[in-house]
Amino acid sequence: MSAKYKPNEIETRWQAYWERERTFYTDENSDAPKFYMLEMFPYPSGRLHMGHVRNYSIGDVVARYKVKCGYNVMHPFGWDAFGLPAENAAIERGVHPAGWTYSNIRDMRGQLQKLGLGYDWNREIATCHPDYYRWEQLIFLKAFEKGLVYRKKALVNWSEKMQTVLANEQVIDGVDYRYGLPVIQKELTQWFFKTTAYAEELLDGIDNVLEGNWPRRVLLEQRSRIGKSHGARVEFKLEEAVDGETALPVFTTRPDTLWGVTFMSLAAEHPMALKLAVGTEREVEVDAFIQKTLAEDKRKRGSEDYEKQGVFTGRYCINPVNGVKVPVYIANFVLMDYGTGAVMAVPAHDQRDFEFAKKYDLPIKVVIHPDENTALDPAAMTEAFVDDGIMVNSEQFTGKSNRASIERIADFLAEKGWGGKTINYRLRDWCVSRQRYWGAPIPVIYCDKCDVVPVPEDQLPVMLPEDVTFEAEGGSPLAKCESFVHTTCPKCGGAARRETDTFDTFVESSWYQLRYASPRYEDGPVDPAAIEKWLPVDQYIGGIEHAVGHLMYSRFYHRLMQDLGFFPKSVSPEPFHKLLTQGMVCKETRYTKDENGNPVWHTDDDIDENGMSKKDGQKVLTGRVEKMSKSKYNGVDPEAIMARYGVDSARMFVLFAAPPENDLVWKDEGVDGVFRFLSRVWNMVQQRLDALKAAFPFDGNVDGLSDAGRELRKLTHQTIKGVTDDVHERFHFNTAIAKCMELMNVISRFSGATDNAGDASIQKEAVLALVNLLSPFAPHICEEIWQQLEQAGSISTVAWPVYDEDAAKESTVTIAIQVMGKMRGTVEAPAGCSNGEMEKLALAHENIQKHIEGKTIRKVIVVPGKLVNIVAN
RNA sequence: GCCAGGGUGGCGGAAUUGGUAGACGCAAGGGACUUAAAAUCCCUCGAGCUAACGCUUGUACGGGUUCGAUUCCCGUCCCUGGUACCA
Repeated sequence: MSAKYKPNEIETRWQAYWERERTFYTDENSDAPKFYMLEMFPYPSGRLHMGHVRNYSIGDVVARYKVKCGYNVMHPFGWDAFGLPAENAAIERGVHPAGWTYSNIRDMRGQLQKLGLGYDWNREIATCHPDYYRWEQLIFLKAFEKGLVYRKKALVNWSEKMQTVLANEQVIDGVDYRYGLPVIQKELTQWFFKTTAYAEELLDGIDNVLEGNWPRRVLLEQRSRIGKSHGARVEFKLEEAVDGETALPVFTTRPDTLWGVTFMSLAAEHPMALKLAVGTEREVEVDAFIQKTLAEDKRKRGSEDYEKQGVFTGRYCINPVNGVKVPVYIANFVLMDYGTGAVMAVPAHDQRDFEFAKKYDLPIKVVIHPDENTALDPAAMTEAFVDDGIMVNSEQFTGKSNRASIERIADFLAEKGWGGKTINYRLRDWCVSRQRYWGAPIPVIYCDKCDVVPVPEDQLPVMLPEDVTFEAEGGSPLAKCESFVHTTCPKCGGAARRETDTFDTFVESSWYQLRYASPRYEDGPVDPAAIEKWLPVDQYIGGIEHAVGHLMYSRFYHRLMQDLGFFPKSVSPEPFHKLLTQGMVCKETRYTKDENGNPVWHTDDDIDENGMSKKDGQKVLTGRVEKMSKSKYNGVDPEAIMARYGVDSARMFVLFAAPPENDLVWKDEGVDGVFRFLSRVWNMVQQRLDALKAAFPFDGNVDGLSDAGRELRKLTHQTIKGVTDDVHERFHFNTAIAKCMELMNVISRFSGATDNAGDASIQKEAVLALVNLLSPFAPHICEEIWQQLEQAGSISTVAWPVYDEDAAKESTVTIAIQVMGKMRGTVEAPAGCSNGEMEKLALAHENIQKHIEGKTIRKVIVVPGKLVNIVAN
């Protein structure tokens, strides 16, 4: 008996072969159409996990398929190498972040190469390298020149534990994403990118480019984050000017309720909030209320049961449409960062205003009735009427539909000079300052004389200093690094200080896809010619968790760089034309309970063969299926799986167990299954090796074939067609693999090849097709078999098989026969037989006759080649 | 609350345009080979009824459209995400 399937031996050999032959290195001189395949690059934590295996296996299948289809494929890889874990390692273990990061990169690169992934390693980048971040500094300075970057004092999410500012995405329910510890609001001067300047363009991109090519969910989330809403701006004049301000502008989507305004609400953060009360007898009370509101954390302010509270400022403003004087309140539910931070309150038609008015006994004035016959009584209302209806008490608009009047009222405001139509966005500018060491330094110098001075371009990069000290809770190591902080002002030459904040790491990941096109370019962040050639990314793959963070920032940054002239406008405004978001890798959790009833999580190794815990001797229970994580002890180490079953089985399993966008439930038995399948393919080839090698290519003459031979030929071509359909664009790798398994099942039962030359040729054709189709999923075993069968070249570069339309055709079809829509039998009919013949065959069927006996046939429905339904009663 | 996506055997999942529900795999059961086990190979496998041909029922639940519905429409329940005082 021939050699057993030993994956580890063949895998290392073929990985070396691909690297030696540069199989997956991009050929810049190729004339073939380009295909840019990209998966989201990882943070180099040092350990590969199953999520990586899944993400990169999916991408590798697509890349390999495109190579085989003749595309000039660019499939690069790199590292999102700045970030907090490196600093934590420095604090906890005394290793320098740079050393730690580069050694992690080395380890992970080794692990990835063991997965047999086809990357162009010549293009590898690490964002922590000065050759990368120097360009980021340049982009920042150019944006600063153009006014697309600015500095402002802002309330930011501050983590006491990490001593840094966090992005909104990094704060979940008031606690940080990493430690789950409280995040407070703190006022700091921060650098911002003007993302809001691109709100409309970001929406256009969704409509014109991404719609239909990105998952609907992601686009929906992006649209709602941008939060475009049409409305009106209305100027409410203050009764008397305060501190030079004469009016309070508001944003409203309901100008139709203007005549129902009975008071005004300002956010506690509103610049006029305290000023209105200064010098009046209400000052103390207002100040106390503002202090109290600001001190409360965001989570509490956002929670459902947060009580609506407010305080009267003592001032009034004038409703422009009717001259009515209304009191100005500070209210804790008004948000400063939406609209103007001031709200015209219409208690009759807004639920929040209604509750507030009830609490503080403010008037409620109805200006919309549900219809002509129904009038609302303010005193009897228990909640605001927020639906559409007929306007009342609204002067010239009385009696009109409120919905239809919204636009006309906005125009009316504009005519009178009281405001007008406006569009408001929820999107905020992007705060990129981080009080952290392991990031790209923000290239700015502060001089007492010259204020904010950008670092001159010829002095870039501003290098991260190496000689810094790390302490657990000591704040930014950069700020304490004297040699870094002290510098001279580029303008006046006097003593000056450097900015000690570094960029949010989302800045690096916003343009890495552009850098890959010319990774060693030295005259700018990107070579414009390379961008024109390679962008956009044709297929991007990554986790759904980046739906609004990374994917929004990159879309913004791409446009920013384009506007700054780094590459031409002829390039698509969107960096990623197609997006696939893959699901998480999950596994059952196993646990026992401690004395307090809290779960004690177990790994598989903590459980003995009787299902008892080795930790505490209790019976181990099975918990929910959850995302693999360190804390739940339900992770599976890819290295262990690769050592036990081989890379091909590990890859095949993650592709076969679920479609890519679904969550995947890890099952060791499932890996057994695909390993068994690959072994069967291997053993079949070994057993029939001589016959397969000796067989001639099929000459197209079907006359000499056995029936089984004909069937096998047909199935081979049907399989090529089916697998191609599944892999091409649809990414249904699970069904593609299932079809390969079906073909294999038929091949293994096929026995006619020994005494029939035609059958032998057909068998060879089937096996070669099977190996070719499987090669993107399980490349190593397929290379090995391809070579054993003495086929020319590497299967990785052999053209994807093409099916023969005629060969795939069925000669007979199975007709389903129904009576009154119920299945009553099937009949074999020649392919292409007429509706009349089908009907005849159906009526002749024994079981059908039984069912229509004594009944009148009313109608016969025939679906050609498929089904006959007899309507009889 | 609002928005989106789901709900199919013991399990993961198929069914691409309204046309044979459950492909493929896992688990389970039976058998062959073996002194035995493992491995391998073969068979069975939604539920109920039947000796069997078959019949009934079944894609969360209740209705509807249709010759025919996992697929389309209306209503209900449940799950999973996203979002939450957005004026």
